[in-house]
Amino acid sequence: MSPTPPRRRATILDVAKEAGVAASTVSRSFTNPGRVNQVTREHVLAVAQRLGYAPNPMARALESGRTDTLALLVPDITNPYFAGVIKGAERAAARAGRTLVLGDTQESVTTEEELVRRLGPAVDGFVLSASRLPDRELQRVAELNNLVLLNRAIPGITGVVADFASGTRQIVDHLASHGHRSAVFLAGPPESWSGSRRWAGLQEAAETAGMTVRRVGPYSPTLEAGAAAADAVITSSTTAAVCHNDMLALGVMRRLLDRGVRIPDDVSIVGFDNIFGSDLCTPALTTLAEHTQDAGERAVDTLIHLGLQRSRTEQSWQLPTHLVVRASTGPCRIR
Amino acid sequence: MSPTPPRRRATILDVAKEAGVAASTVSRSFTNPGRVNQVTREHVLAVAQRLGYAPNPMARALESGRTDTLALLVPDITNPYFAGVIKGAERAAARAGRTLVLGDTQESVTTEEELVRRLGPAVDGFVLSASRLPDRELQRVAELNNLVLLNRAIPGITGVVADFASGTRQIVDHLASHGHRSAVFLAGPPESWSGSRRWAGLQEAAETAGMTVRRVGPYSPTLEAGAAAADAVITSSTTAAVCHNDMLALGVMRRLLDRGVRIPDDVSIVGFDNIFGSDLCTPALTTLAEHTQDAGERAVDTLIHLGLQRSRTEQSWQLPTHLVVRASTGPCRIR
DNA sequence: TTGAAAGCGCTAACAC
DNA sequence: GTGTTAGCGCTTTCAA
Repeated sequence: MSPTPPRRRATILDVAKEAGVAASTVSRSFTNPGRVNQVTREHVLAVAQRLGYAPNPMARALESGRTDTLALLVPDITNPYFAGVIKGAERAAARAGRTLVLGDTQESVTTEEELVRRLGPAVDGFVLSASRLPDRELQRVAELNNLVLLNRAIPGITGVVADFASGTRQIVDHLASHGHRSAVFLAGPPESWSGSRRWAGLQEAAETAGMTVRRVGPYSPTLEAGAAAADAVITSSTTAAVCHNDMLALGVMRRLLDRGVRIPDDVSIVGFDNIFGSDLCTPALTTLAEHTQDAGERAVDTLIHLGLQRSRTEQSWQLPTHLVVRASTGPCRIR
Repeated sequence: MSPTPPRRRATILDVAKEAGVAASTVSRSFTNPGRVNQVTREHVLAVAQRLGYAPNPMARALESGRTDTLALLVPDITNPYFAGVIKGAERAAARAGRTLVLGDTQESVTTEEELVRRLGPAVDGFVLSASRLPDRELQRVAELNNLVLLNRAIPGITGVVADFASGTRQIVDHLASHGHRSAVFLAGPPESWSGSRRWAGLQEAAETAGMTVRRVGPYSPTLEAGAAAADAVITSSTTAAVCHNDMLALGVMRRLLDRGVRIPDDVSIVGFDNIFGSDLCTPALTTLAEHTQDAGERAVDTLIHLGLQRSRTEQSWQLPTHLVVRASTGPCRIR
């Protein structure tokens, strides 16, 4: 058997001819039901149905400039952290009758630029989650597109961010309450806005609590990078490590365990993100949770709103965070 | 501050006027570098760059029918199983200079249909992974689009499937070697092609090995559904449970442990997919791994190939599977 | 209420 | 090597 290539799709003209009306009438039947005779409309729709006709979104967009499609770009779609963001964004998009396309920038600035450039004319706007693009570049993107940033704050650009100030305070309070006097921060990629907020918050909270924090790294936010980071923890002779994210934390824990370090007896571990798997591991990971679904929803809602109004006002949001305390943190026992 | 709405994008005419050439020359500079003077081309490209011009894919597609964009649809983008598929598909798409958009069908037939309908004219083809659509519907989709199926076999439609016959044999052999005489299969959604292949393979392999297998369910392929499934395992008084997928298996293990059942001492657990997290949990999960990255790559490569040839020949692929033996399976101790 | 015609941004003949 | 022209499928004035 040899399948044939896709056959030609029915166009508006096919329907018009078949229905014995003009193309514009077919068009109106779909987009402007009020402005066409009820009977005509039903006939047209029936013919369209029979011919399997659906308006070509590309052609429609060419004229109207609108595609009813939104793009959500994430640095690494395989990182479970983004699962919540995606789910939330999808829900909001569906509710508003928009199609959501997802793009994976693969932690690469060039891939992100490329995707924005290629998708730009084909979508009504972007949600850029944890964008790696420099501020300047984002400004340019915002000039050409509707744009909402997730966990990134740039003056003049709408954003939805997690409250890391409060979150890091929760972490520090938690550790301090267990008697820890110092901690290391295992840093992630330097371009990460979240990472810089986390480190800033940690420093400030630590000062308030009378704890000392030191930063090492940067490390890639992956399981694999955990080994190197874990070894740094061991040499640091600290009693607590706060990791850039859960992926790194999971990798750190595995390595520490392999090397005979007990968690949390010898060292407490904290992560960020509360990803799938963070409560599956042993010991279960203490981690700062964001409301990722809410964030995704809020971002898409805001984006749609942006597209609807002509003069845009910047309206940014901060979402709460909360510390999920599990078994990877405990009382300080000076080593 | 109030950001202005996106300003008008530069068109090919803007570039043409600014560069003092015709639109077609600009077009050729981008798509047909050989057929334009080197100097002219460089000048045009420079002007385009300065104006921030990029060809509008919608307009281009309207003419040529090609968008250089491919769509990959998965039932649940948050299921870590699909991470590998996505990565592989992305790699292949990038290599071929195509843009890949991802769609999440949310395990819903209507969402899947809707996405196919809306994205259809905007992409050069689809990879449908673990599609929930009935055969008939897929036939229709294949008439209108280039289409490659992942883990679904339909005569006349190109597909890439995992070798579940071999995989289930490996599972059964593994269990039998540990002295297990019977097992339950905790089934997933009835529409799941993979699920039906797994069950069929299990039955056949069990017969050969002289084991008995029983099927219970269906269960939703989620962590949450694990509780109900686990309880079924307990009443079944069997020594081994093979779960529809790892998500379900993880949920089952958690519940079993909660109820004081020891794994693998009292009951051995096997999953499918080898997802992220399956080696993080305690005990680590024995599971059948597919080569998901290869599958994603192969699917996209095949899809691109489909688009290039006029008369399509069906060329389907079967990819190997291998059992990853971890701590959740062990010797049978009759309860 | 409907039709005719222009045009969205681009590419592909076809000329020159 | 480069310009001119005619659409791709659709929406949207403008007339009728």
